[in-house]
Amino acid sequence: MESSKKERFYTVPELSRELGLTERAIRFYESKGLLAPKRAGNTRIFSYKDRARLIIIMRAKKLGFSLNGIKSYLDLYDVDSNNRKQTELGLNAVDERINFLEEQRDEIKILLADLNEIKHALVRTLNNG
Amino acid sequence: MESSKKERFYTVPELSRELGLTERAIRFYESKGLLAPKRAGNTRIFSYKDRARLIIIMRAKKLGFSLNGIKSYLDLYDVDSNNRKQTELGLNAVDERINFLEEQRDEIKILLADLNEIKHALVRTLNNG
DNA sequence: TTTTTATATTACGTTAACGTAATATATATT
DNA sequence: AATATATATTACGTTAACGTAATATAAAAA
Repeated sequence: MESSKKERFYTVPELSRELGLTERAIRFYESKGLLAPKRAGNTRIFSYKDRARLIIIMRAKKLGFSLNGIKSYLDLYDVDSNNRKQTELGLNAVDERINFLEEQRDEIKILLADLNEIKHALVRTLNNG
Repeated sequence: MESSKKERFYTVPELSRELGLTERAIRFYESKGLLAPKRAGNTRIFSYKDRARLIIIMRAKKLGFSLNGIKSYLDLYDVDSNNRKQTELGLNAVDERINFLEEQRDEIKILLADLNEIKHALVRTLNNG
């Protein structure tokens, strides 16, 4: 069932420039099993889906996930072909991940509140100086 | 102007047990300049404020900040005695930090939306199996 | 065909954030 | 005084996530 939309392909240096990470990093992610691009001879060929995975990796990294954590997170995206048992496992993993993110969200709220207090204090200091 | 409220003090192993981090970690944070407890002979004596700093460290670590980042973040809390110039610098730092956290908050929203989609897909799969 | 240029493959180095003994020192207990 | 217990101080080890050459290989250009 090959989709009929024309697929674009990407090479390592291309993605490096476009997404702002080093070639080394991209190949490293592959070596850790987070990506599995096809090859044309030696050269790695990234599909649009591969590129999407890379972007997810970057986003998750920004949130402080480890590469191992991201790897299992990415596996949640490949559920189409899974059987029931794996589906149940995936559901648990998803719930855990959701809980973690919600906790983070709440922590951020607290820190932001702190910072806004500090900010107002500083502004008052400036106005009184 | 010593506050009249009775101050409690804490030792490294106490905080270790209470907060759930290792003694090594606490001493390590001190060695990196994130904490500066008093001493009674050799023994470190943590004030309530020191303890509060530790909690902030833990919270920020959970959000993926580096110890160096947390250090400068903690310095924002010690603004009372600063002069104007430092106040202005502090204000910039606070704003940067706020922006970063707001970005993170938005990324979390995206990931949470993703995950909820995945979750619903999984639930549907389970119901149809 | 020789030379570039692009991509890839070892492989050793680096930084952060501790872990893990092993050893020292000081206070408390017997 | 001798032993036990609590805290601290080196100091070497470890894992993650790449950085940084140095070298190889293949396709493209001269």
